Amino acid sequence: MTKSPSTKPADTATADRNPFRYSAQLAGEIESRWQTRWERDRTFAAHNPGDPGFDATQPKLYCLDMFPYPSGEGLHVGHPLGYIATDIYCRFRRMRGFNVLHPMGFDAFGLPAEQFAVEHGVHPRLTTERNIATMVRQLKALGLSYDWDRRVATIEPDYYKWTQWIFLQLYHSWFDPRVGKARPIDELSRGLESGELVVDDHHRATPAVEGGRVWADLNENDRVAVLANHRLAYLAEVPVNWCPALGTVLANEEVTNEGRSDRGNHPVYKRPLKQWMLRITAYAERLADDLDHVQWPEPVKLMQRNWIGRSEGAMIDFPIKATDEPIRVFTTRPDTVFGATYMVLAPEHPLVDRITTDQQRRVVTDYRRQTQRRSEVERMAEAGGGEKTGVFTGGHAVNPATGREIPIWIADYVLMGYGTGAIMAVPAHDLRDWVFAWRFDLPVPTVVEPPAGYEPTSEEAALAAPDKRCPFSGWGTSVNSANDEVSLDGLPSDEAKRIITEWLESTGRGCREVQYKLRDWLFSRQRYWGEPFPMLHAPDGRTVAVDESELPVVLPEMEDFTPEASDDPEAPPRPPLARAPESWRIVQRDGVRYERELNTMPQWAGSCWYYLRFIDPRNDEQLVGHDAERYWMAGGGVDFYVGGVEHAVLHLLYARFWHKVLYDLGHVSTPEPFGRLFNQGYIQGYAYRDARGVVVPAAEVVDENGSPAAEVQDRAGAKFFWQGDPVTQEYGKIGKSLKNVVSPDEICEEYGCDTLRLYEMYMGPLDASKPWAPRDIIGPFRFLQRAWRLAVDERTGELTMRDEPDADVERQLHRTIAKVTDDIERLAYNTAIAALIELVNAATSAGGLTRDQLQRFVLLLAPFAPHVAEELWAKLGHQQSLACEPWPSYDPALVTHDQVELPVQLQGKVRARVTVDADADPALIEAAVLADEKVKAALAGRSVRKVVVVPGKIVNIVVGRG
RNA sequence: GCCGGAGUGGCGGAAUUGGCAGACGCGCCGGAUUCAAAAUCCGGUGCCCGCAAGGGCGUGUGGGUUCGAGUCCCACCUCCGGCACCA
Repeated sequence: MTKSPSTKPADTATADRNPFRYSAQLAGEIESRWQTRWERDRTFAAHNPGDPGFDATQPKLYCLDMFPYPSGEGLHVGHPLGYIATDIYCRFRRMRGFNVLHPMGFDAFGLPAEQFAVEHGVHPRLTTERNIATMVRQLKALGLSYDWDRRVATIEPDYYKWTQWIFLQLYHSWFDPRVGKARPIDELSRGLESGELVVDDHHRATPAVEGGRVWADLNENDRVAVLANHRLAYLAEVPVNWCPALGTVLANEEVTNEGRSDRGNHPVYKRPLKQWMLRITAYAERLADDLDHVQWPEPVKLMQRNWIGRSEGAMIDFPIKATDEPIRVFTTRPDTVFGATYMVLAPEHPLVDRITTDQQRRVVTDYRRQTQRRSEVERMAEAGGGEKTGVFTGGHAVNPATGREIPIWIADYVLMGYGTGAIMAVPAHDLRDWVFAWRFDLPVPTVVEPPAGYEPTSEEAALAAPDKRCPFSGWGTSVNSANDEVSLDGLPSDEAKRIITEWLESTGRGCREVQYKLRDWLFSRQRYWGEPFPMLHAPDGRTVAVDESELPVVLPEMEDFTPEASDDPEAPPRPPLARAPESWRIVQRDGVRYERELNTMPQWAGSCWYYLRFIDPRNDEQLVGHDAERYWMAGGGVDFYVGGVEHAVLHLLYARFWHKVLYDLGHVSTPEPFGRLFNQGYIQGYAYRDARGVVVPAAEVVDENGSPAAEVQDRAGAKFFWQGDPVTQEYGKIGKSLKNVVSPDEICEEYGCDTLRLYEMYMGPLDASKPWAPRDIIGPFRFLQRAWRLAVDERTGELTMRDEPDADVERQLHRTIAKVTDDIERLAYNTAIAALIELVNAATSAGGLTRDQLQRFVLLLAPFAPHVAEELWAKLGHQQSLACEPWPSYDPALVTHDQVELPVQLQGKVRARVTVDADADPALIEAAVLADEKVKAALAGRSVRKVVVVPGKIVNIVVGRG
């Protein structure tokens, strides 16, 4: 790592010779001394119920950071932003008498270590463990008050044993719609055996109805298929995102909008593959509904709701001539069914073959082939009002409302993955159908009249037809919508929707339906560096689970873990574990030769439940002990969870899903894992790209004069170069991907970590993104110097204290205690620190503090700059750490002033000030104001029409004209 | 396109409930100290006019509500984030 050039003040701060002065050197000594003591004394160890030292009378706080991936770059200054924030909160709560659980660990499986291993031939375990060691050292150097005894890493067999165990629970469970909960799969078999449940044509269990098949009639294969169809973890041949360059499949969440891999930006293709899936869709409703009960940022809740994508509407069956089977469609606007003049199937829809007439067969086949070839990128590029393509199948269906025959088309604007992969097209009231209908000359009857005075939206107006007609996709009043049995004419859309749905249901033509955008979670990866699945495959194709007693299934040692990359989108994946030793791969059992599952779990697996393991990290009997879990998760889960907003829909959704399954099965006591969530902002910085658009290391970029880019102050018009070539500047989140990482190590070395802690918290509001401005770090450093000098005589190193308190300083101390206490609770650390600075400045001017005042100040400072606070606390004669010292209190009477100066406004402009008693009543204030010389002068004889007095705030005089 | 979030001095930001806009810090200017420099300390610092007293303007833009608007309402502009043919 290249060290950035030191700024001038830091050089001299380091070189300070006075041993009693708060220099970087002294800060370093103090910090390592206290870090060593905290570790030796286990100052921050949390005690579980039943442990010696556990105090049941204290309230608890479970405060959690999103654990980091141990990257080769180590920590950058963006990581500690959240960590310092939670640390301050935890230290504060300990002083307020809370039993605090504050753990840290590592999310250590994942692609970067594997890719590094492939490139450099080092086992990912070695690089990962080395990276963990570096990050632990860096975290400890920041003085974060973690209970390090509880450290976990997802790659440890003791840990992933339980990740595998949870997978087995998913495999052995199904979602019982009758109770809306996960239940053991045995209950399903029992329900089927007893006849309470029967099996339908799609191998699905339903409550006993006519025509269902009973369990006794099924052969072994069918029974296995029925159970597989309900398990929360199941194998399925599904169209997946296959990335040949990475040699693996990716989750939807890992594919960019451009249809490329999130990591590495390689092309991704859709292809069918047999993969492990998790039935997260079963929980769509609960995942959406339970967001109402968590204290999370609204934007994150909204992102999850959008991701889950609930829509209410109806399923409608359109009979077709060619087969007995109707085409089923989902629509959110059943009230527009009278306007459905054609149907569209996704090109991949299974009914296409049976509907297509001989005459149309060639064009249909051509179109389907063409669609298949076109990448997601191309399909996306045409999205949103762009050109629509499609062909007529030659087949017809009957509109169940009008009874008229309508043509069936195929088009790639209908997606197989949502709804039923088929739509009824209502061109007058759907923008996509409108574009398609005009292109292919299909009828466009109006069945909804917009409200009076309706102006088309810009989007609707942009699609105006040659005759100036516009589509209307809003809610209005139904027209031309009646048959012999039902009429919607004159009804508002919402009512029409209800009436038509009732009619559809009563006539067996359709039913009410809720659809979700959320898809089941693709859970297999063709990688080495992940958790092996505890699953075995028999030669006859059957899949069996490894017994719980045989966990963990340990990842085998291998030399070559290269994924088989290829340029051929059709090449079948061969995961690295296919090359594992046969002793691992093959399991003999009861004379059957099983092969282990060769895929591994995705990186999200380990992070789905780590917050539970922290509660009881060394338990080898259970995932987490029941009493400890009940104690720490009480009150709705983790009390305070802090991390970046980038996990809004991935980690946070997956973890909620697993938690709900564990809750249903009785392993945890709360329906949600994280009661309160907070997203810290990003630290941003400049980054640079070369002519090809490739990011270059920011630390090596220079300006025209050859000075490092980081030191350039005036950036308007500045030109930058990397290795002699011009580069362009941009501004973004600091991190590995923009190669503009700044390490906290250098800041700690130049100023001490107490300064870094203060600086990062002082930069601005915790949830805002803000620029890394190394120039500003000197400010908090100077503050600590002044604070130190306030307490310590720099000539002798002895404490300096006055005997009698200054009355004004005492009042300000009370106000500061009040403000800092309140600000910490609100996470407004920047203003809390500003108040501490003001206090130090005022106390310095007033000639110092008494011993008692100094003690209270040190306690206030402790959560923010714990090392220097501990040092001063020890100098004040205390033997014990201040970590659990009671937080100082304040006297409300001393927080307010006896007299207040009120600004006096004339027509909204401040013209004078009057000083009155704080509790003076408005009439008295008004008299005092009107008697004031300056007010009289400013009035200049004009008449006073009204005087607004806001006691304690302001006086505003409204004058008459002239 | 849709859905969120945000725009305040040279810079980071403060103003918690409609009540003195710019707390606090950086930077800059001046002074003390010093052989000199750094560090440190003291004072000043929104912009414009003025020697000053004082005056005018000022929270992205334009309107509105109010005794009073950074804060509330309407319209728009810019930037950041999420989603994107989801029927």
